[in-house]
Amino acid sequence: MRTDTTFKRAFNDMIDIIRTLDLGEELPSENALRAQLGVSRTTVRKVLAGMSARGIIISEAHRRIIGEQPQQIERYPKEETLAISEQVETSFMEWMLRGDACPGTEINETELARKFGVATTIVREFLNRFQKYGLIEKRQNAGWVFKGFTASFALELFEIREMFEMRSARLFAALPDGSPLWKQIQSMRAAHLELLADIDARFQDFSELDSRFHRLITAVAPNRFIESFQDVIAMVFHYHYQWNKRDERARNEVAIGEHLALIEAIESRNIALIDRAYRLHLTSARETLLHSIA
Amino acid sequence: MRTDTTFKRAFNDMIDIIRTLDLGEELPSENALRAQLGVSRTTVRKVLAGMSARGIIISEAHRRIIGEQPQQIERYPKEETLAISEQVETSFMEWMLRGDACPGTEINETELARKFGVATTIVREFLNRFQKYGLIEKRQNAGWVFKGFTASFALELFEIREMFEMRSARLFAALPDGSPLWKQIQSMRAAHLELLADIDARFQDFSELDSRFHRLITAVAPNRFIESFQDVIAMVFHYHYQWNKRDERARNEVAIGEHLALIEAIESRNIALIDRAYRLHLTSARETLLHSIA
DNA sequence: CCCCCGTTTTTTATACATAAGAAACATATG
DNA sequence: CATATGTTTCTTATGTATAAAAAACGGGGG
Repeated sequence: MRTDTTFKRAFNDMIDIIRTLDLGEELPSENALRAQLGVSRTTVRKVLAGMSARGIIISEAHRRIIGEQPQQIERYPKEETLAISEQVETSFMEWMLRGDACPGTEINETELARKFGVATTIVREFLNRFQKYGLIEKRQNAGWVFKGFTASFALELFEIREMFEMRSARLFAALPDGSPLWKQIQSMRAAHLELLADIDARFQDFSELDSRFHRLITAVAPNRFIESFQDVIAMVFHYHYQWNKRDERARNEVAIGEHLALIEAIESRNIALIDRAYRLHLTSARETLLHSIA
Repeated sequence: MRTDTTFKRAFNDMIDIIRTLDLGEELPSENALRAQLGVSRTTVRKVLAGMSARGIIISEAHRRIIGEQPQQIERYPKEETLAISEQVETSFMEWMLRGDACPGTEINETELARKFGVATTIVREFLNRFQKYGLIEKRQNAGWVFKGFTASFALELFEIREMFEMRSARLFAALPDGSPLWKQIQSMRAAHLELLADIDARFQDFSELDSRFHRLITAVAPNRFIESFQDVIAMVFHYHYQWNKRDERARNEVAIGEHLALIEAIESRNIALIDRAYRLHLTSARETLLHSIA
């Protein structure tokens, strides 16, 4: 009943590992592979068995060598490497953002399960986890209500975001010179400049960089509640902008500029400057989001 | 498979409703009862049937009258009126706070299900919901880790709490004179004074009043994320203090005093005063919590 | 037409089942 | 004896089943 997505993902990853090895070379131990692939040894063995069956690996007594490079062999398609629970997340987001749902819509576990082609248990579990994003609400002994990806959602989100990020940025400025975070800020600036230089081709990479940037600022004084809130932000941006490509390139270019200004402000350690730069950035991010909702 | 806790709770509640009626009096319509009991008509009918079977209600064609007062009849015991998911919550909290779990303990769904005598599904669902409290963390394809009810948990909690509550209190002070919230603040003061007058007997009622007070402050400018965070606070105080009765009376008495000072500060609309009173209250609450953790 | 009640249909809460995956244990090999 | 592999056991992810509860439907009576 459980799907073998873990295996398939590991299989695909293993192909990449093998590509770095030469023909006839001996493979690392099962345990080493386990660590590299981030799965259990049970799964590693299954992958090895699969590769042996295809002649990619030749298993002799107590050693395994590369038999042939996995050129032709197809990787498992991406979809098959996603756990059902992850697929449900995507399906749900699509359902939500495609506009099938307006504020107040009742969410029916059974119906969603049917629509997505999965078991109700999974939908239920997903909804329970998804609740923390503040977009749905449960009613006792009845289904859920979709509260809508509305302007007030965006405003409430940004109100919290401002509190949290201002707090972190200020703490950042107060960091001692020796802190390793200063180095990280510098490489963050480098990453931004790099992306900016190649913005036409890589503008879609910004979303991930954005998340990393804000997480770095927050890392100055870890707080599990703030970190958890960043998941909310990441979710919103990740999915929302997947369905709103309008002006994506320009929008990201502007944001990169704002980030760079912020980095400079933080490095200056001037609280007033930091506040100004942050407010500017958050205001513009908020306006962009609001604009795309309306 | 599903338990009939909804029915039993409704049955108990119905007893209270009947107590307010006279012998021979006609009962409200099913629909009216449905609204009063907060359940579906299906459940109302089940309750009515149960009462008829016991002679409490006499059902004639198209009307039902009280046959006898439900004196002797036993209410269903409290435990049987709690949904399994609610029981699991209690069991888990007990497991956690009794000290069976130290920071880093691995949580095993199967084992918990066995220990609590429920299905794994339920435990899983509970853990997924419980995750938002920041006390547990999931690891891919493996169980959960209990992060511990530690000092850093308390500190992180209070850091957020301070941000959120200061924000609300300030907004409160800026409220126009006509706002109905001013009235509510006044009755809140009255409730505090009442409790204070009878503190020896009713000190345990403070926990609920505390939660109501802080939610009222927050209500000034609703924000779903702040409201959701108050669930975290409520959980912490509700359960933690259930296992830490030390100085409960004195502690609550102090807190009431601080609340009253806060109310006064808010009514004065003097930001500096409000800040001072709030910081005082939160500091003392934090110290109390930290003290009881150590 | 609106509310009331009887009936039927749908959905949720909970239990249970099982393949995939993780972890623990055992054995072998250098 | 330490590390690698083979084997067994336990746990998680996901599907299915079903009683309880909710919701929808339908016919009367005021």
